[in-house]
Amino acid sequence: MDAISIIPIIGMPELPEVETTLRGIKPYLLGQDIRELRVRERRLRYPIPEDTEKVLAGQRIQAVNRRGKYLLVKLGYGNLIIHLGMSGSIRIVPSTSAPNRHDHLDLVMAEGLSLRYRDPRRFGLFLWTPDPVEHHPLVRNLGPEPLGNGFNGAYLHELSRGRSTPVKNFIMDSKVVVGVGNIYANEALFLARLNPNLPADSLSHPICQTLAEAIRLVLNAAIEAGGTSLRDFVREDGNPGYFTPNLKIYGRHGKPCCNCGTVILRVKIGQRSSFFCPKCQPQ
DNA sequence: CCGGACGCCTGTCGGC
DNA sequence: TGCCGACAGGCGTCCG
Repeated sequence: MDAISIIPIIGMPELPEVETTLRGIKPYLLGQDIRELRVRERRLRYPIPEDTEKVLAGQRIQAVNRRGKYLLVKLGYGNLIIHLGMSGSIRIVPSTSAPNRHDHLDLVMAEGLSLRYRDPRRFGLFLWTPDPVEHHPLVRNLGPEPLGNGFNGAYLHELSRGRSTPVKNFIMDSKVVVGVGNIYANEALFLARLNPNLPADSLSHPICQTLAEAIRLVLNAAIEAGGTSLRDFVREDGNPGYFTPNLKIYGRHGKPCCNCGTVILRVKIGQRSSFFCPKCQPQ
């Protein structure tokens, strides 16, 4: 593996960004032996336990996967659970490169590259567990993958019966479906032409089908955009670049709707900024 | 069980 | 220029 192949991975972590990160780091991790874990800041969402270094040293990485917004690294003994929180990012860097202020840990591999974890706000997590990862409380109760088989209109319709919560909160609930954060919730609802405040149980079966399809479409488009831009972010300085996904509604309050020209509104729903076109997404 | 509020952190931006 | 509040893409936890 040559030193040029440093890939700064972007970290605007909703599902597409985590998926992009996964695809970027996987080739560099699979089959690698961990030389050591260097922790500079233990205080993430949960403090990194003191014995983590000892447990990880000498282990071989057997698989790297994603579940919702969690990255799961399967080791010879146990698993690593990694979450990027609000501001986390992961890059593969030469083990000799100097960390920046918020680069909280390096997973140093035997062949000269390290996985470097950065997270200014420290809402993310990096935890080792001896158990099968699907047993871990953080992962155990997660809803289906939006891009997998268990997620469709019938599922959304059935689960939403008796739920008065706004549909936007509903689709951002990780017990309902994983990976839909604030940006893509807004985008999917715009695409489905649904007002974010509609009670979840007011949606008919066909509307739920439209919504499920919109969620899949928006996430797939973002993954493709991330995959494309990944090439553009190959740089040697290691600064994580940021690409802007094509957003039609998120952050566009005060601007004209791209469908009809009506001014886009912003409201708070569940303490999160929500954007919608009052004409395309009527109450 | 459900829905809503809160807090964990640092960084940035707009207004005065 | 500096200060101050608002806000930021997540999510576990607590309370009614």
